Amino acid sequence: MMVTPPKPKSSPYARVKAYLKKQLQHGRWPPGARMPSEAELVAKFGVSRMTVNRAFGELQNEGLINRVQGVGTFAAQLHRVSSTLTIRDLHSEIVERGHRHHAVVHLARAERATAVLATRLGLNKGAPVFHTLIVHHENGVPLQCEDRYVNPASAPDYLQVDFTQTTPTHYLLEVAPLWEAQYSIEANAPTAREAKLLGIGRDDACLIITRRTVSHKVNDRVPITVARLVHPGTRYLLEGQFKP
Amino acid sequence: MMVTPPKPKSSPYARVKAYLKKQLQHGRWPPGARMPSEAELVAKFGVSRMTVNRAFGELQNEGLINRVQGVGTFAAQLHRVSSTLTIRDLHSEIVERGHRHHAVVHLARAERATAVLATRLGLNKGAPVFHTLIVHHENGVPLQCEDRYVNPASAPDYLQVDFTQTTPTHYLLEVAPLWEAQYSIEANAPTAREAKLLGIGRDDACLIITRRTVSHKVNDRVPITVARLVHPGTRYLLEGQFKP
DNA sequence: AAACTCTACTTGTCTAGACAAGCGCAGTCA
DNA sequence: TGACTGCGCTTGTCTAGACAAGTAGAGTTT
Repeated sequence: MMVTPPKPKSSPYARVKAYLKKQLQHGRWPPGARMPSEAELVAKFGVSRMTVNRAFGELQNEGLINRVQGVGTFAAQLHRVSSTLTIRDLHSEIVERGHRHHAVVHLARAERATAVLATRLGLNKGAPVFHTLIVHHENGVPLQCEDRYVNPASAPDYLQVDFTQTTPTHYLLEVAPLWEAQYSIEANAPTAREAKLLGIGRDDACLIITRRTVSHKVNDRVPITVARLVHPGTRYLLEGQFKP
Repeated sequence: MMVTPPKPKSSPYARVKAYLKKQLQHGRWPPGARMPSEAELVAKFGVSRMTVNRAFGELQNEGLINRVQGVGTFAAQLHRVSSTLTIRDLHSEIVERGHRHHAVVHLARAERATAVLATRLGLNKGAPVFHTLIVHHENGVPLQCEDRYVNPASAPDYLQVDFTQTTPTHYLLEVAPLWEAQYSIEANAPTAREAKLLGIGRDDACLIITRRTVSHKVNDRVPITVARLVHPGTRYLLEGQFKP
């Protein structure tokens, strides 16, 4: 009986792509240098042009090369360190670490929007907004203070939800299809209230993520929510990796 | 005389892709729902299957859909907020804001690697490493304290560089082709020395990025550098956006 | 010298057809 | 009942050829 070959015999376009990637890694074409044309690789690998084109296309998507119609293909500069930063639902993050998550709801009510908030949520000043203030714990230790305002138009039943069972992030993703998000990350001291809720000092550094998400309705963007997520600096870390 | 049409009459694959994206935005196929098969779209748009396949392929790359061979195409969940976080050369960042950048070199010498550092740089304990400590200013205000260790094998002439003229980031990208990077972002208090260099208090929150970059040589990965970048929390902000 | 044209080469895209691979289901057989 | 088989649908990939569009350079004309 035969053992199934470990390498599933990669497809031609994958072979061409792997070849190019390897040569790039080894510096055969330094940044800016001209790379072989599609025709040359067609001859070299004995495949059709479409196949080579696909390999090049994917490398371009990955930012490894630049292509100019009528001129040629060039090795990219790689002069940036970028990576996909994923902000996930805290509940699943904690559970995946094999830890216990529980949430304490300190506030859940309707309020009237201030001028600044109204702008951010696409509402008029004084319009009703939902406001929740929830502290999330990992194994009993406060990990995140979530101060959130929600556009009632996007989630009318928001205040009826039991947030000790479902996180706002999770609920909102269910009821309002997410289409766009902006965030900013900063380090700062917590407010007096946040310090108290998180059980830390007024001077302890916090990693603060401000996030705003937007949905799409028929011909318009509808802001869903604005959230301020405060994490004790000593208990939270954002990690990432960049690999071309 | 005719004005060139503002819309360059998008290509067929782009039209199919735009159609699918728009329908997804408007919630025609809620997350998890089955989308039309390639054959159906071929009939609907009167294009070849390769064309539809390309449109689907790009949408899959963008994470908007999931495809399963033998089964079909499904709208993705969009249950994550992710974005490309780009860490750039501080000098160009400041100059692009129209501001003045200058650097003060507080330290630039060879040292012997400690055990921890040696591991991170792929060296033996006690091997020589280059160490620089530079404070970057924007319009005269300290913005970043850059504490950096460099693998001499990757940049032998590192200590000869005039870092008041070139940033280490920029120089290293020139001499060592970057291939991979890891980073972590945290909020924390500065060390006593950092607080002094940045002109802030010992208790002021700082955004700290720890970065490690790796290059590729013939058949091996070669660590280039490990850097600790400390920013006063009140003067620095990481921003990003997610859009499918 | 400057402006123009022509040509060779490059990438961008599309087509029609083909085969492979994976899955679900209906039907069949033990 | 339970295991197997084959059919039909789906996506994954490749091919050979075609035309379009953009660029650089050589050669020509003014």
